[in-house]
Amino acid sequence: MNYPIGEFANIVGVNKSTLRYYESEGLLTPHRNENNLREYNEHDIGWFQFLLHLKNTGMSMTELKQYTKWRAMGDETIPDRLKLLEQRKHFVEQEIQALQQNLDILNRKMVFYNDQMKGNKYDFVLYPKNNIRFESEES
Amino acid sequence: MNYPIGEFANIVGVNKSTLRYYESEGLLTPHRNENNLREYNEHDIGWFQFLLHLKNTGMSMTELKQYTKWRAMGDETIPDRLKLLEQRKHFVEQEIQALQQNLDILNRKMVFYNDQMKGNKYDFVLYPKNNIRFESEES
DNA sequence: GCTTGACTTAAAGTTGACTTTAAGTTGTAG
DNA sequence: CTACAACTTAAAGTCAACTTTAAGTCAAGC
Repeated sequence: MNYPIGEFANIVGVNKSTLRYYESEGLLTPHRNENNLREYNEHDIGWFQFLLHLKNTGMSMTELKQYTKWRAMGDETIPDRLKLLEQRKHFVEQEIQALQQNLDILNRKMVFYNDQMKGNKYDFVLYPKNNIRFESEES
Repeated sequence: MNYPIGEFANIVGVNKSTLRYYESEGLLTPHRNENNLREYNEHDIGWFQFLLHLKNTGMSMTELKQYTKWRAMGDETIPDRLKLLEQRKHFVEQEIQALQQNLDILNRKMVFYNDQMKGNKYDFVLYPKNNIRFESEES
């Protein structure tokens, strides 16, 4: 089954221009039909979706190109590819941890705001105004 | 305690140019001394570090500016700020989930490569070559 | 009193990852 | 046969978030 660029773009969820750009960078190599039009197949779909996963772990264009080159060179480059993947794994794990820490800060700030609003909303305050404050604004 | 720009930059871990840029965007408003030099204090440190946390959840300059404006407007904007924070929280949670899914794909690929290397490395293979394959390359 | 180094500003330049444009070709529908 | 949509290419433009540059001021050390 072959797909022209527009259909392929829909399937994988990216812009046609982006596909041409990626091809110009060597990440994709669709066949051409007798009129020089691109033809993508199931294999291209699989490969491209894997590329997108790599990209979504934060891999740069440069690393994606390197991976693609290694792939084209065959199985002897599997250790290289593995190393790059391990690196990425480590990177993503760090990133997740950092995000969660930043989320904690947001959560604390939200609790602070909620307390403050409660304090303003009711006539009977839960703790005396101008007394104990668990946090000063934005510190 | 007051800090000149270089010291402040070291404390919060960003470039002096970046601090000037942030100031030009209204995110920071340090005092000036008698020679028009910037002077940062503990309050600036707290605020800026909170800004960095927001930034590290993926907030754009535009949103940071909005938040800063609200803060300058006083407590009546707390509900607005809360809403923005909730939005961010949701966004970060989604992002973490997406990262973890991409990580899963990487892990599967790594298992695949490891199996393939085992198959090549030893004379006695663990499962017959050209027989069961759990995954075909990059699909 | 002059050099040095840290600061000041406004404006221009950089980076990565696209996106848009301009100019041309091709196959099909009316 | 001509208009039209969908493609082709190479090159220029865009965007956010800085970073660098150019030109100048200022206070301290020699």
